[in-house]
Amino acid sequence: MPEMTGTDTTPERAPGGASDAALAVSTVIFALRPHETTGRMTLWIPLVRRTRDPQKDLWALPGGWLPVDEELVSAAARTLGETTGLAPTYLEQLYTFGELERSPGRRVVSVVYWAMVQSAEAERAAENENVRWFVADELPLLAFDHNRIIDYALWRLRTKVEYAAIAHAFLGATFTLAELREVHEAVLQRHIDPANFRRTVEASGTVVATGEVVAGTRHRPPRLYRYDASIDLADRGPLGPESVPGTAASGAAAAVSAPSSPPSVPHTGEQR
Amino acid sequence: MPEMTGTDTTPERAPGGASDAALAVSTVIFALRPHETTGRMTLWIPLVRRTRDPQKDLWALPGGWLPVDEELVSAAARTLGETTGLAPTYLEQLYTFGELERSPGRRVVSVVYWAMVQSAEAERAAENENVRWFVADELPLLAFDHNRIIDYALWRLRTKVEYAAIAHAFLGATFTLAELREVHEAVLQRHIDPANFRRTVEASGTVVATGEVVAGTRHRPPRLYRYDASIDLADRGPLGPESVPGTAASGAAAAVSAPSSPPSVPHTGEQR
DNA sequence: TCGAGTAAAGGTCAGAGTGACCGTAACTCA
DNA sequence: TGAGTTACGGTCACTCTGACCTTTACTCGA
Repeated sequence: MPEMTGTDTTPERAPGGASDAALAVSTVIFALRPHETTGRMTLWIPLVRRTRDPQKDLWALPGGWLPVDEELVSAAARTLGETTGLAPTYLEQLYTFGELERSPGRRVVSVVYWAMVQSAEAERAAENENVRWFVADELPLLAFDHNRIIDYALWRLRTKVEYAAIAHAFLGATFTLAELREVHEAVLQRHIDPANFRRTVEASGTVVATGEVVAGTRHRPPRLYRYDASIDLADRGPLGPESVPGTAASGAAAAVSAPSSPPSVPHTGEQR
Repeated sequence: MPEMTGTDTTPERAPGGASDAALAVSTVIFALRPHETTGRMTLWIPLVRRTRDPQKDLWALPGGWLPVDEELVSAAARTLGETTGLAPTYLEQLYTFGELERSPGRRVVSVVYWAMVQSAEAERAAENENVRWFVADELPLLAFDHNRIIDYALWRLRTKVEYAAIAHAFLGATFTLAELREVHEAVLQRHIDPANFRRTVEASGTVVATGEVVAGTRHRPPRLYRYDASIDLADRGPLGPESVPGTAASGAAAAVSAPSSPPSVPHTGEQR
């Protein structure tokens, strides 16, 4: 039997009994929608209702047990599709949670991913008895340690938006700088000066003008931009983004992340 | 049986058969030592020789199967101690690797940690038939996907050293700024201006002068500094560092990381 | 004993980057 | 046709950083 180490410090045989930890995959899915009361753009997260014990009836992250023959990232993307009916425009591993007491009863280790889906698509996202969207900053008490997991995912999204070009994952193929700025403002929850935003985005070279403009805006027509995939993207280091096998569903080309190889340059931006 | 999700998209019962993925924990351990030929300070990594198939006789990361009743971070720290005889001064989860084909035969999912041990201690680290230290940038072909894992760990160490105060983990409780700078230079593999380094480090407030100096240096005696744990450290976001249960072995207080809770502020430095 | 050598410690200066802010452009609507 | 609105382009002051210089405080050899 294969093991992942070499010395005698490892047990003679590989695990396989019912006494082993169970492996689950969950995903924190982000979308932008207007807040129900304030009307301002806000981060929303879809959660699923637990239909069985433990923690029955509590809301939880979409996910499931990892099938032996499925890639981790595929399991995350599949879950995402089953929950929202959407394909992710960004998908990245977040962290693996494995505390002994995080689930009553059996030991469960969860590999958690976080994802972004397009706002336009999220509008028509499925919502039913067992699936509901929540404002990310106004969550009820969730099952297991899922509140903490979402806190961490939120922190990661907010810090990453500041140094990596990922905000466009909430938008379509083309967008105005005002739309891109609105994404930043919604995620970071603060006002951003339009002129300064334009300057830094253009200097970063992560977007290119399409030459088209948006008409009928009751003010000067804004230019449309497109994300430049050739630049940037060198952000996760040696583990570069990769598409999810057999999971292309709805819109835009998914920039899903899974390990690849080239040892690349550290993040751009500021990587503090 | 407990599951980590809620809808009917999950299988009825939890996994437990021999057909499930096996869960392993491995650790990339870093220490600083002079390079064997150039004499310059370099990153070294201890590896263990595989004594069984598959990949028998290839060098691999220290690690082992995850015991059901052991925390992930504890398993990493234990492995580290068994391999080097040292206690880590820094330990953080790196990534979870779970590709279908990464290990011939059984499906193996590895939760990988990375660690730093003190250079002084690393000098007297155990080395025998089955444990050997290698220069991090001059590795042979390793077992499984361990070359790629180490590439990623190296990238993480190098980018993180630039924005987080972690370099001191290679040093003792007190150190001169020249020693701290030497760590940065060794990790980043480039010259750093002493005066500018002093300025930025002092401005960051992450170190405090002890008032003592080092005598007998054939030049102006350098001051000794101590790492200021109260400042900074707000770096992993809601998941803060935490000590490893039952693993305090040799020297300095381990700033080992494991999930905790307070949603804190993004990294300092530049978080690009 | 004293000058040479060395690295510590403290400073200056120029260029890059950024937030605050202003002015003009280009559209719609009343 | 003018008022309203946002797009777009630019300036200014402040901060940060790399390059570089000067002085300090020790050891060592002549």
